[in-house]
Amino acid sequence: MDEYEGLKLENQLCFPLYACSKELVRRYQPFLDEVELTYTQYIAMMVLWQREKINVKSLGELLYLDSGTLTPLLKKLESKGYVSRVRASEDERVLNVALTDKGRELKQRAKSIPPRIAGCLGLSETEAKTMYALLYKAIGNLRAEQ
Amino acid sequence: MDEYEGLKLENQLCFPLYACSKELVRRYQPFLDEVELTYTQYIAMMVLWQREKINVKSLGELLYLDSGTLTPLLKKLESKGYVSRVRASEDERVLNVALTDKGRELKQRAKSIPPRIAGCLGLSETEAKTMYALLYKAIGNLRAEQ
DNA sequence: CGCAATCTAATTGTGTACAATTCAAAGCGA
DNA sequence: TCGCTTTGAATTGTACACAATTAGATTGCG
Repeated sequence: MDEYEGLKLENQLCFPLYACSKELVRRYQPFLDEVELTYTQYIAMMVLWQREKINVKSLGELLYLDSGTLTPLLKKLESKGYVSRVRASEDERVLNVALTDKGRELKQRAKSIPPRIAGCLGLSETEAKTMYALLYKAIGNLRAEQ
Repeated sequence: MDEYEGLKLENQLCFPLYACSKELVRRYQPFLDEVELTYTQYIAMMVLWQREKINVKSLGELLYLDSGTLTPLLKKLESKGYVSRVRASEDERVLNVALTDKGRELKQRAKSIPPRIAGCLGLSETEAKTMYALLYKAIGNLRAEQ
């Protein structure tokens, strides 16, 4: 147990977290290609499929993404015809993003993705629930202390 | 329980994984700024601190990164003077990356990072171990089925 | 009212990520 | 040995991520 033990890759929790996240996103890609979305575009669409309309700030809070990421991404979704981007008349600083009919249709085609992905992680129901709880606990702590 | 249940953000395991990974990397940044490394550069240096020398292919296998990511990253580490990049004489296709004295010094300054990060996740020893095991199990499964 | 402080997006710049392609070196079979 | 295949990096192109800054709109306070 030397003084550099903490600097070994295998003693880090961050590295497998980072690696697992990337690998899973990579696994999504073939399925997402079918609906011509990237992973980030997909999670943005997921929010809209549930809420129909949201402003950029709220979307960023939900996805933990900032405007530097969302602005170009939403412009791309708009150019594909899946969302509209309209300034709020009550407050011109706010940009509302809303689902279009074409974006709503996409939901139909996307609904087969989650069940097909589910098996890739190879975790039992219990393990998945445990992981889920730990991840949200960690996210809460990471954000709580600023 | 409608047919779109799977498309809700809160029913995904991928999203908290993705979010937690990003948030934790973000938490590293202030500490990594002290040694002027990005997170990806840091994990590459961690490998070198343990192994002194490695070729690009092996490094990519360890970190789950490809040459498109590693080539510019290693050039940057070379320009900072932390590593050398030399073609293997036995096989000119292979590029060996080795730690320089300056890179070795950096290990001293970096060793305080892991303990300072440790608390951010706010998980108990047991929870961290559970998460660690589940993550490596998932990574194994994600890669096993190609 | 007037204007400074605040708020929300957009922009800019740097650094990943990765698929696909390219290119040179090495291995290999007829 | 000559071509063919394979291999390992590098390159190219697209798409995030995020810090820092900018720009415009709104709010609030004196």
